[in-house]
Amino acid sequence: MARRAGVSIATASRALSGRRRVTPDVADRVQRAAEELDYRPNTVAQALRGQSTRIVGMVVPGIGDPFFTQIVEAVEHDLAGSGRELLLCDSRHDPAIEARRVRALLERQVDGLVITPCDATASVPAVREAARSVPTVQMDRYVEGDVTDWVGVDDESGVNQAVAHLADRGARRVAFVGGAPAGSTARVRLEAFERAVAARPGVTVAARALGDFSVEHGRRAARELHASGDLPDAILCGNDQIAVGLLRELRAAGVRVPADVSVAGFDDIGYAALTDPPLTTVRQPVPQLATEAVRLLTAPPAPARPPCRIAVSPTLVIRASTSP
Amino acid sequence: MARRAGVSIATASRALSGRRRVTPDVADRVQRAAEELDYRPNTVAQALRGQSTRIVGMVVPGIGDPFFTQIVEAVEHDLAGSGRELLLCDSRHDPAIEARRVRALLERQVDGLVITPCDATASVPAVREAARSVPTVQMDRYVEGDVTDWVGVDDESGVNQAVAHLADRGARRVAFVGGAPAGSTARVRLEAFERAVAARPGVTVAARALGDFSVEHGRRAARELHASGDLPDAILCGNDQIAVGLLRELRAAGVRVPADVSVAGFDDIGYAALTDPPLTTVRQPVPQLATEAVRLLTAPPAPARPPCRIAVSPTLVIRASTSP
DNA sequence: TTCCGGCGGGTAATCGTTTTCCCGTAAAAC
DNA sequence: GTTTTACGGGAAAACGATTACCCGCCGGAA
Repeated sequence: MARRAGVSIATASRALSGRRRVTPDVADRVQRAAEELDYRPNTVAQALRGQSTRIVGMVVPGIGDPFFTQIVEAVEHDLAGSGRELLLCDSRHDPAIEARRVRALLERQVDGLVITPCDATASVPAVREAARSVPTVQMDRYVEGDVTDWVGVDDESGVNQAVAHLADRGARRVAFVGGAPAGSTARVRLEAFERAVAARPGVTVAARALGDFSVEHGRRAARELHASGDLPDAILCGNDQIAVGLLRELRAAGVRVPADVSVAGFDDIGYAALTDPPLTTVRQPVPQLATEAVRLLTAPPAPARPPCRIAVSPTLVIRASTSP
Repeated sequence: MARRAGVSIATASRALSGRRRVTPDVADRVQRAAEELDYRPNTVAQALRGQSTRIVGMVVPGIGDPFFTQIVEAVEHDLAGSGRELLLCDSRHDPAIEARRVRALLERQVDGLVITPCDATASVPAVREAARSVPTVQMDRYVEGDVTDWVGVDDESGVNQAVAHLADRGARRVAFVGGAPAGSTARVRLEAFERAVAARPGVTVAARALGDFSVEHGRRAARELHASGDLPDAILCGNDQIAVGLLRELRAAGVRVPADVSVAGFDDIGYAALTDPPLTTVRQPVPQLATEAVRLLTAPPAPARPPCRIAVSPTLVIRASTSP
């Protein structure tokens, strides 16, 4: 290509990148030659030379989970705006797989890593290793210790809003159906729930059912709750997947929502508005979370800056699954 | 690292890769040195030298669509099994964005490309360009002309099964709510619907509502159908998203499913089993599709082999949204 | 006329691997 | 005892870009 333009390789590079002035004549010739030959710079070579791949790695516990899907979508979109691409990995809720995927991404020299660690303790080594070599931000969940920046939602606030709402609507006995506290969000939401209930005289914890953040867990919990013959006034779910499964099974059992029991979820996945009745839930501002994460990835000027935690406030979306 | 092991760089490389024999002694020393220094081969350099990045690009119209999510998940999983990673892009249903993303992936020297082209005609240039430089397979949708391999479901068969089922259950007047025929699946499913109905004496097309593959389109169609005051016996939807929206709106309008009208979908996204009533739908064998796609990506031995089309058969999953 | 500065262009080093080619040695063949 | 053969190891070229460094030319100033 440079030869075709009749200049040296160096000059061609400069003409295209514009990182040094060239005569208009040369610029023109190079431009034309590039177009004629349909020249495309080899980004691999650029990466090797420039020590920057413009690729960001991302590891989530499950691509299939609608909440993570939303996050992936938002991050991908923000990244595309700055000419970067997303290398996506699924850890399948397994810290061992997660560690392998992180390692693979690091070997690929990603410029940054966004990770939702599946386990608050077992994921520590992987996250730490990542943080040692590239800008890393944890999203949604985080591991123990101040290892990296984190961006997520203020779970305490979200759960509080939900519990307050349920109590306002007259609920006295409230159950919690959430995730097993291996992941940080599961634990934090459970603790926030306990505190929120304890802070309200007259409100008590009717039951706790801890499993994974899945539809299936919601269904199981609903069956158990129903079988116990002693339904609570309201049920707060650890996320919407659980709530969706729970609603489904309650309806199948003939339980009326919200007349017999109110149900609230967490996340506000797209489907929450489509359940029957539509689900009251705590909405995570996903686009904002993604934007913050991408910003943190790009902007760590002070290398030894202490890790920061950005907790944006969620908002309660009141629909028909909680009694008026 | 080689110096630490007391051998040349070449020997170290050979010892680690095992692509040529080395003495056990040397192998040992290199191994140890690598571990002590925590050596990680730089995959960028490997890619530059070996002309293979072990990265596969993927472009889908919308990451958020549950069906594409399933596909992405399955492809990612299959890829991970062979040490490759997935560079994921969202074209946002826009051929212009799609073209840019494809170009970006090609510049990154991806080893292969999986694409669900958003438009059967407008996406042609992008797909063709991709096919010129890397193994490319179209998934689900395809563009006009025999440009690349394709793997997807046998839409004709799926629609036929659905129509046959509806007719068997007594439906005479059947409506179709699908996607606008810019994408190939939308068109093919519509045509298959027309043929299937025409092939059955006594069965007629009650209405056609074409829009996009979204929940919102389903809702709109339901409102229109209901407003017309003349509901068909059954409604076949172009995909499950549409069906989900439609079901929701029908219920809101007090229409009973399947007593007043039967509804069937296409894809069998996870949520189809959770609607009320659970949705009868045509199931796409997503894992199988993904596996085929990855196989095609890897195994094109004859370079000038004519493009192949792999249409796997879907199966009808009968749930409660169609009358018994 | 001479010197100097600036500017535009070229040469070559560099990024970190893999692989080709060559060389020396030791074992095998005669 | 000599010649081949095989094999393990090293030097260096390549992959395709960016960039540090150098050099020649031209204009202006002394």
